Amino acid sequence: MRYKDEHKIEIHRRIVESASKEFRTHGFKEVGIAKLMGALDLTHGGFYAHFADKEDLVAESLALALNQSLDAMLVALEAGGFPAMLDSYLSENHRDHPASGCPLPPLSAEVARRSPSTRKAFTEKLSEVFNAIAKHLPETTYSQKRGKVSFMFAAMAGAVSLARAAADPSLSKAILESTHEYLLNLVKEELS
Amino acid sequence: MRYKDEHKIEIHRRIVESASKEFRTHGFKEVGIAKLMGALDLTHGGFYAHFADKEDLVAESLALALNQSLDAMLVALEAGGFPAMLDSYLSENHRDHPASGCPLPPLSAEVARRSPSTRKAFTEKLSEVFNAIAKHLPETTYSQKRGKVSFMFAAMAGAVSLARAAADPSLSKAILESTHEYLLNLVKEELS
DNA sequence: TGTACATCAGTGAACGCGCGTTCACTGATGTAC
DNA sequence: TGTACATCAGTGAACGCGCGTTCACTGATGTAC
Repeated sequence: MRYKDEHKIEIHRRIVESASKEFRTHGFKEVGIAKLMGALDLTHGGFYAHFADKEDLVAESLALALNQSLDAMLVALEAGGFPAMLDSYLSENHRDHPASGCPLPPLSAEVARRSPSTRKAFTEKLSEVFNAIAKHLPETTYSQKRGKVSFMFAAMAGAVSLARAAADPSLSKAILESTHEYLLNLVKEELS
Repeated sequence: MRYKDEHKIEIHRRIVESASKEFRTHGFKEVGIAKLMGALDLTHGGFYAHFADKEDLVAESLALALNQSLDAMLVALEAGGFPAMLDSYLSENHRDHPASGCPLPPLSAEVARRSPSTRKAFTEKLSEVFNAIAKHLPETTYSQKRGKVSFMFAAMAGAVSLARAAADPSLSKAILESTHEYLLNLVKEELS
């Protein structure tokens, strides 16, 4: 064998990690394979030793981003419950750093237009994320928990997406803050 | 004069109308000028008699889409108040027909990455939409109305975007339904 | 009513560019002796 | 320890393609006479 197995796995991992950040920042279409490989000091041809095609990378990058985002949310949840998670997700810091943020605000619209296999992989991972967060809710039934989580994610992802689009800083901040306020009320009600 | 003024205005209008639908369905990057003009039985070169560049068309198409979407919401509001508006916005019909729907779910993430002038035009129009809907709310202060509208739009746009991305029909429907339920409670509370 | 003319919306070839993907190859590395 | 060899991750030229934009032109139309 030429290289250790670890070597190929490590390069593969670095491509996915870099792509995941670039996709979240610029969208799938705007990020080319040559640029992506170049950033890792590799050439574009080598890409196909690691992935069947670009769609393959898109699916893996989405899964990584969802995993990273879930980890960040669980850390916040365990440190300070839902208020801490909302603080973090609906922060100006999250709005201003899409590369390390949740993939839902920048990419969910594009996911809707991609291949069935990518959408399927995305959907399964999203469902896992919903379940993991749902576990921390006080509602009694699984269905209630899932319903509340679905709503919270829709509102959080929508707020960050709109806040990024808004050119007026005060409008952008107002969208984050009002979403924060309403969702905070929602999670506080249940604790009383 | 070769043609009546009306003629040019009418062609311009048809380009924007067609582009607005195509952009909402496929995104800005995926829709090319040649295809767009071809659909109207025109050739790509003529595009530049109507617009300075593609960005110009993007900005006009967004404004049209926001106006159309606002009109639809106001019609629903006047017919059946907020419950009717939520029914319409969070329907499977809206999810399945982006071309004639609100531009926020499919395009807000892309708007965030476009030129400052496009973002500025978008933001001003969005603010008008917020104000127009805010007028129908029972809250007492302008600030309260704007806050609530911001939250509702974040949740509605996020829900439709996630519902479109989800490949699993039951998850997709659940996202729309739970968002509908929570927002309905929100607007009903205020009426009592 | 009929004709000559000026206008300019629309045409289509051409431009440079970046894209995803293929493929014959190369050469750094781990292994065998 | 030193050398020959096999492997295959990575290279880079080439492919066909679609993109946004430019520009010399054309020809249908409204206007002037």
